[in-house]
Amino acid sequence: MTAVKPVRGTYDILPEAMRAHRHVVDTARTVAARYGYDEMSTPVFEFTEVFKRSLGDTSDVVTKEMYTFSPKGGEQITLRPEATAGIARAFISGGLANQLPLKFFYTGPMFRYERPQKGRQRQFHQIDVELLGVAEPLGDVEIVAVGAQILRELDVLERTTLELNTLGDPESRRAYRAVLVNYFKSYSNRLSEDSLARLDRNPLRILDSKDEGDRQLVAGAPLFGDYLNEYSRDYFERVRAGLDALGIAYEVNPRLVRGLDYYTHTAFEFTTRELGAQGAVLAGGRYDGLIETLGGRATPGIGWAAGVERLAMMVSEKPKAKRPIAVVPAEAEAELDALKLAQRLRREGFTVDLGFSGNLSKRMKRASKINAAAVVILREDGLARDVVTVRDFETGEEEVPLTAMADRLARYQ
RNA sequence: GUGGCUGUAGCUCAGUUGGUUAGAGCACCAGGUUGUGGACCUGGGGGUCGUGGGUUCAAGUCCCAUCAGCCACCCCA
Repeated sequence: MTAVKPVRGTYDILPEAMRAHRHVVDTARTVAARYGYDEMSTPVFEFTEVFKRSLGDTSDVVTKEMYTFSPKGGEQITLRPEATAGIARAFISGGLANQLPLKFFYTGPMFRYERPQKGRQRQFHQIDVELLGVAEPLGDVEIVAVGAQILRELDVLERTTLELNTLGDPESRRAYRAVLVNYFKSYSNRLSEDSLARLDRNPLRILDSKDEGDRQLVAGAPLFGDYLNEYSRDYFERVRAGLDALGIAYEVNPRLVRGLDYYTHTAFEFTTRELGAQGAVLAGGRYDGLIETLGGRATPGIGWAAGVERLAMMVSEKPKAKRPIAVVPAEAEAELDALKLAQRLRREGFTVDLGFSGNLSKRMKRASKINAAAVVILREDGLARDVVTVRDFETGEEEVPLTAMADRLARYQ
């Protein structure tokens, strides 16, 4: 029996869920296109090295969440845990550096070996937007604006909060990191076990700890703002000015940090309280060092990723399937004529349901059950007489000439 | 990976202090009546009670293990 169920953390997307899923992705793709972002795609797996180098050897994703394997005992391959690394790799291997700036929209499945929860699967789907080759704050502003607009059109924006922070440039970050590590080391006996581990890997994360003892220490910790150099400080101001100009509301959250190594300057996150602990719905930031880390020519970049499942859960208006027009032969002798009529309507662009069996009563029941907008009933002599009966389930029925049928049905399209 | 809660038909749930062939509603199928659907009537299929052990004369009901989901931590989309 164990073989006949999905692998832990995976699930089947049946038609109803798939409509919600597609609604999210289609909306995102459409909005992104209005900003000039074109869809692209990369393989679902890459050499493990691509993720190790871009995400960082010590990141949680790399150390414990990757699906890594060696097909036929050969090279090490990893199912992508996120999209940016692959896009950056494609940018380098495709020699795209002379086409900057580049704007990409992306969507597809991602894989992380985590303990499943609602809104957190081992195979899940993301939408991504990336802007490469722009080092100006206006790039950051546009990226955030695309995300906000997608959330707005999905009608979930007002149920999220945009949190914003700066991680500074590498120089500022190094300086702050050193000070921070020093500070926490002097209190290492009071630090929680989790944070003790973070001290080596990603000390900035301690700022976001939920442990009560940690929070007390964090309250007295040095502030990143005091260690930002002038360039970084000014950069952040200009990003904020751009968001203000667009009327995009945000809260500066000095404790907002990113788990992946490649981020610099702007970091942001649209969060919600509707999804429990999985509150991050759309998050990203600037990654100016990534391309270089992967072996390409230094190229600035910024982007975000959003969880399709999480967004789909937040969308309250579940998209409905299109109501078909049912074609029903009134008697067995009309079956082939019904077949031809259905074919004709489909060629004209109508969504048509044609049953495979049953008498008139049974077919009508079915038409009603599948929520048909109308039924076209065809008698044996219908085609010969050039008439069909169109029955609207709400208003009744009427007999119309064959030539007028399409016009009559147009209202249901 | 840690801690906790849960697990009975497709779905939502009942199942008394362990005791004869495990139930309901909805859904599904068939028939009837509407005689071209929706309502209604009748009947039917479907569960090795997550799985595997154990205790017992007897377990859905007790014990252990395991799997899965959910919640929190962790992490993140």
